[in-house]
This record gives sequence, C-alpha cells and structure tokens, in this order.
Amino acid sequence: MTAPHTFALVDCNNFYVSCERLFRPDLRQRPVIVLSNNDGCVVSRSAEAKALGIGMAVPAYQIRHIIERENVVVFSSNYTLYADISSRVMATLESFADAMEIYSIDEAFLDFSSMGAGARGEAFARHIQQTVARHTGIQVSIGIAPTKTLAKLANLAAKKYPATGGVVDLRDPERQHKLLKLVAASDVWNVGRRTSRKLEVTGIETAWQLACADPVQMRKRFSITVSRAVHELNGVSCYELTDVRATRRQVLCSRSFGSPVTNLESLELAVSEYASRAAEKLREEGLLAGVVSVFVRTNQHNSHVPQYSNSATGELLHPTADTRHILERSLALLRAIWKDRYQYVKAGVWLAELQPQASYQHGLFEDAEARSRSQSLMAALDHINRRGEHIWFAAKGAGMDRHMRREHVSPASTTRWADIPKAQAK
DNA sequence: TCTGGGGTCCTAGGACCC
DNA sequence: TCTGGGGTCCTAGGACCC
Repeated sequence: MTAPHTFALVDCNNFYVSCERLFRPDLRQRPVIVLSNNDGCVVSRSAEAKALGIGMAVPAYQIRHIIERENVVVFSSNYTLYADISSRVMATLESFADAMEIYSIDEAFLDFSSMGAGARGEAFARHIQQTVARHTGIQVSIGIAPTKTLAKLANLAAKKYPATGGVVDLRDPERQHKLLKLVAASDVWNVGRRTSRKLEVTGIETAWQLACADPVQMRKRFSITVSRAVHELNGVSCYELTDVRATRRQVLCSRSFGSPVTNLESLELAVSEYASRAAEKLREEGLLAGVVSVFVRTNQHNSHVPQYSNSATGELLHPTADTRHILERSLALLRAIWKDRYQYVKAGVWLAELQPQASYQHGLFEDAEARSRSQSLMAALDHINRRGEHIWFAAKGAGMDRHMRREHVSPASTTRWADIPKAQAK
C-alpha cells in the first residue's frame, strides 16, 4: 500500500491588491480594487471592497456608483509588478517542500507527502505563512489535505473563517465531512456554473451530496471531470503534482481594443504586435512552434452590432521561434478571415505544437545556416527589447497598446529604476 | 458608451483505414 | 440491389480555472 498523499495549497490573499499596497501602506484600511486590461473588469478586491458588495469579474462601469460613493481606490493591472512579487513568493515557498507546482500567479501546491508527520501540519504551515510575510510582505492562506480538491476546499475555509488564522488542516476525515456539509457543490474545484446548474437538477447542491454520489453514475451522466471530483472529495487522489512549464502546450497573445477597429491596416498592426509578443514568449522558454492560429471577433456583448467571429490555422514551414516567419504567416491568416464592414474589438495569435528547441532535429531540406542566422538575429532583437528600447518589424508600427485604457496604473516599483520609491533622508 | 487575458483538458464527430 | 464493424487520428468547440 502506498503512503497517503499530503498536499498543501498556498494561496496569496487578494494578491494584486496586496502587491499594490506593498508600496502604498496608506491604503491598508481602504477599499481597493484592481481592474483587468482595458480597465474592463474587477480582478482583485481588498476585504473592504468585498464588504461593499463588489463582486469578482464585475465590469467596472457597473460599479461606478459604488466607487464614487465609497471612495474606492482603483488600480489598472500592473502585471510586471505582480509577476515580480510572485516570483519572490514562489522562491520562498520552494524551500519548504521537495516538490512544488506553481498553479497560477498567486497559488502553488506543495507536496508534503514525503515529509515527517510533524513537519506537515498546522504549525509548519504557520511557519511558512510567517516566512513568506517576512520575505515579501504578502499574506498567504494554506489548506492541507490528502487530495488537491480537498486542499482547495481547505484553503477556501482558511480564507472564509478568520478564526483559522489562514491555515486549515483537513487531513482528518471527520473535519472533511464537517466542511463538505457547509460548502456548496459549486465551490468544488472543476465544478463550474454550467455543471453546478445541472447537478442542482438532480438534487445535488452541497459538496457533501456530491461526495456521496456514485462516481460511475457521475461519469455517465456528466463527465470524467465530475467523477474525479467525487473521488477526490472522498480522499482518493486523481491529480498529481505536475510541472506546468515543462508541459506547456500553447502560447496565446490577445487583447481587446480600447475602441472598435474597422480597417484591415489597424488589425494587421494589432496582429503583428501579438505575433511578435508570442514569438518572444516562445524564445523566453526555449520553444519552437509548429502551428499558428489567428482569430478576430466583434463585440459579442453588443447585440445591436453585426456579429462576426472567425479563426484560421496554418502550419509553419518548419518549427520556428523566428518572429519574421510567425509574423508573415499570421498576417496571411488574418487576411484570409478578414471581412469588411465589421467593428472588431478583439484579435489574437495562438502558437501550438510546441517543442523544445534543444531537442529539435531539423529537416533534410532545411537550411542550417539560415536557422543559425535566424537565432542570432532573434537573440539580438530580444536583447535590445529587454533594454527597453523597443524595436519592431515594419508591419508592427507603434503598437495597439496606445489604444488600451490604463488610467490608474501604479509605478513599476520593483522593476524600473526610476520608479523605485526613495527613502527620505532625515 | 463602458464586459480581461492566458491557459488546460475533455468530448463528439468526421475522415480514414482495414 | 444488397452496403459492416472496429479502430485510430484529428479537430473544433465547450467547460473550467485563475
């Protein structure tokens, strides 16, 4: 018999808001929110903002009255800052377990399985909490359990009930049952809005009822995902720790426009930008792409406007990370799906069939010399762009970012010299 | 007027093969 | 005229996550 798993899910509290507050301690008791790109939706809220009834993912314009009446502090998202703080948090967490999976910018699963019983309980979790806070200023919540799904729920409880001090150890079955009866089925990991509505029809409303369901029946009536959720709620682990970076399947770069775009030239400009950025991401991770897709769409939220949405996919001649090849193919694909007389609000570029550059065997008819020249050119390009003196290929222009709304952005406090706060000398 | 961006996994159905 | 069955692979789209 194999030893039972122990997973810890560590999740940063109100992550983006917490990052902003690091440099604005004056905002500690104030309601603060962070908006998505284009200042579109709410993506992070302080406890005070949640208390005002501001929901997650709510469009900003719908809560304008609350913002004004309650004097809510609003930030545009500053991903450079958040990524930087995130990597500091993750570096700290890494030292506490043999294996770790970075699940998102503000969450990581730690594997406590191989650690001694004493070194994986509540006291150890509090030690992790304190260390992260001391190193980064960020508060985290920690849920401990025998499956990832239960660890997620433990984390939810740690956030929901202040008396826990942000740590819940859910290894004890009695405690599991108690919690499952308190939370809704829709709070379970991988049970989204769609599935929870269907579950309700069959009389399943709480996590406990879901846990009591027959996994074989759930597999038949719903999906393998729901059946796994049932197993995991019963302490049977279906999801192992995975190395996300090593298995990455796609690279996507897309953006909504600040205002609708009607002419091909503007779309070409946007797609060029996204293709360039996607190619850069490929190179950052040492990958090559075999396939590229381009998509465009009109505003699906506005029913008064003619709707059009389309995508096109094409193979690259050889697997490549060369901006020029990806750009050329992307623009050809865009022209194939572009139609006149529509108001476009979004476009994007996908790269797929990725493989590590290191293991790539080039084809018989491929020009090895050209490939080596391409790599040198791309390396030079990346070097210059990292210095902040952006250069680009002719098609790219000065970029669509000019059109993006970003009215409340904070300074790049930790990544740009000029923006680093200065200590006052007395 | 104003509704994000970047991912993964699963499924159904079609093409194709023997 | 009658017109199988089983398998694999691929793709588009859906559901979900943060």
